[in-house]
Amino acid sequence: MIDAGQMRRIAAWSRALEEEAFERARAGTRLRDYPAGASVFVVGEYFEPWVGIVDGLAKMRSLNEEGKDVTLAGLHAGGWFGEGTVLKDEVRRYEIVTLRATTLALMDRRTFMWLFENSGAFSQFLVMQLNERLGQFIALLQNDRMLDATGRIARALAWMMNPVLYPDAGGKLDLTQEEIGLLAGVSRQTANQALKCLESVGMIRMEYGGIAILDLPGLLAYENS
DNA sequence: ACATTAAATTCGA
DNA sequence: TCGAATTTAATGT
Repeated sequence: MIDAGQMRRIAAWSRALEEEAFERARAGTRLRDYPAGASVFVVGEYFEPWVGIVDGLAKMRSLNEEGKDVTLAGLHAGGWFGEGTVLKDEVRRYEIVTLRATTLALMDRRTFMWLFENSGAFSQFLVMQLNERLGQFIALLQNDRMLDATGRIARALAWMMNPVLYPDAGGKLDLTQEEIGLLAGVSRQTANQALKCLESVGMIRMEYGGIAILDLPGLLAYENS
């Protein structure tokens, strides 16, 4: 069972909830561990709960018309996702794969729906979050065809720093270059070169086991060099 | 793929 | 518990 302090730590949105809503949210959420490379759910599967990342790293991906992999978003600690599918009580249209050992928080659909219907603070949060992700997906559709490796990495990093989706992220992302490669669909070597390129224009700083983000708007707007 | 460097862990006092 | 020695992980080319 998750205690109140832990709940507030893993779910930034829970801090704004009314007393009863917070209690329900806490009681209806449980933790589950996944090893690296695990599939949390696949396309077409009915996976009931709403999910948050407590710790670790995962990616959301789907297949395009030709059956090729498209990474829709990188997901790290503090992020919650899948609300669209849970709201509509549908089957998943994308899949989630862990990139390293990861702990997820799973909230029952019953609890989620209760919060949606009874908590003003929660519905307000949902609107913000849905809108923010919609904006990301539109950006993805608009430029996916022409971004090179550096551009895709810039975008992956910028998205994982989104202040609405990840309110607790500082100015740093704890990702190895290998993990960044997995997120952007490039080799570690290519990721290394791309990061150097972004560092040379002052948008990031490379650190051991992580990346400091120096210019978020710049990363978002990054086009091919 | 290999060499280098940073960090984590173990070990001996 | 401290610091040196060893092992493991990440990075650079």
